[in-house]
Amino acid sequence: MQNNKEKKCYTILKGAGAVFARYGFYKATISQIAAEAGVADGTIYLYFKNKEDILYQFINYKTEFVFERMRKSVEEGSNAEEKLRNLIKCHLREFQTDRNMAVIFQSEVRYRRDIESQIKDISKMYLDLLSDIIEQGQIEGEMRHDLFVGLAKRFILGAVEGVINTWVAADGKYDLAAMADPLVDLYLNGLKGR
Amino acid sequence: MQNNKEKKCYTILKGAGAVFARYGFYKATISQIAAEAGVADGTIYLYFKNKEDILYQFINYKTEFVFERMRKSVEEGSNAEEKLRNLIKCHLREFQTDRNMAVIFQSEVRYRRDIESQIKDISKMYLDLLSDIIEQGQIEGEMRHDLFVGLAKRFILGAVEGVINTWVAADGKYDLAAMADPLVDLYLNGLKGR
DNA sequence: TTATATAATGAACAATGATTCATTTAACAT
DNA sequence: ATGTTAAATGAATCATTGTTCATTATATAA
Repeated sequence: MQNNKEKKCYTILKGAGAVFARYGFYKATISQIAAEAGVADGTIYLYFKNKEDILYQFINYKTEFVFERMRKSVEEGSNAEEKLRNLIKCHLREFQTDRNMAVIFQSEVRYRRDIESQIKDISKMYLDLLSDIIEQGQIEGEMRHDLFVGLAKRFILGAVEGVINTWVAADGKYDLAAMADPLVDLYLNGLKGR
Repeated sequence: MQNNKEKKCYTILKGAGAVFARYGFYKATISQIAAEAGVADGTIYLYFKNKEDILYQFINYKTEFVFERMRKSVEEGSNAEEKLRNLIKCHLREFQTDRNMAVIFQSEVRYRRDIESQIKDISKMYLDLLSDIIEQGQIEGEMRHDLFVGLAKRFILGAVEGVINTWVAADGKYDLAAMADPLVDLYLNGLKGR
């Protein structure tokens, strides 16, 4: 029964993901989500408090799932550079695999400023991972000590997100994950190289 | 008369900017905008076709204004590195000066995928500037020749936007423009330095 | 001052879509 | 079979808001 309930929740979330990604949260209607999920409008309210709740649950579910993978991939690197590379690779791979999620994370999460308390903040978790990586890189002597770490973190995250946005805007036509290595190269060596 | 009409347009746009930035396009109401601008609800429709039109005009107006400044600041640099530095400085300065614009550009423009044909696309213009700068940098021998230019551009733009987002989220508490130099340093030399 | 044109008002209208709930259907135990 | 509980339905409700337009105010000209 519990299992059954979870299954239906998931079905609705999946439908909502498709509809939110296609139309955006505000233009998406409950009827569209219900149709996409193959249930009646009213059924949605047996599983979710309201429209916003659907979005929050979607975000929380995906955040938990994806962040766990990111965490693991970082863990598998043996030095800072490898950890950074693994993180970026994982990030791009996961977003490429689930384009609806990518669209929703890139637009809705940024858009809503009020929800900070209600959803798991993937950016914050991500930035914390980066802090550790940079710090380790400095200890290992592979990254500069004169870095403004707070800025360097945003710089890294901002750039990946920019790359993802472009991919999303291009309708996912090319291989996003293939951007990981050249991107990490830019992070490490910059435009000048060495 | 024409002048008068433009003035009122501007008043309304300014009010709309404040309201859109505070509540986001969808939650903002015409009544709020009218109140903020000090006019009646109906008056808005003497100057704008509809709610969306207000947003478009706002974006177009600001894009034109800000992009012209960016273009000029790039022009003033005598080599690629200086041009890049000027561009980033100008970008951060302008967005810091007009926080409502910053909020709207960072969230609304990203959010709406349908408007591409109706608004001037500042990202595209920006990326074109970057193309020229990088190309020049390569010719001058100051930037690597093995760059994937398409990626390098997104990388730069993504990172600035990430930095602006953080500043916006932090309620503009610190000096955004001061980030320009360390950011450009990261672009050029990366995390490893030289 | 009076007439005319222009601009502004804000209450009323209409459409939309989230949410509710009386009713129906399905599942299951006795 | 039959009664009981749980789940699902979707038409009706209700609140919200973008938009309109008959009316009022203001500016201008004669």
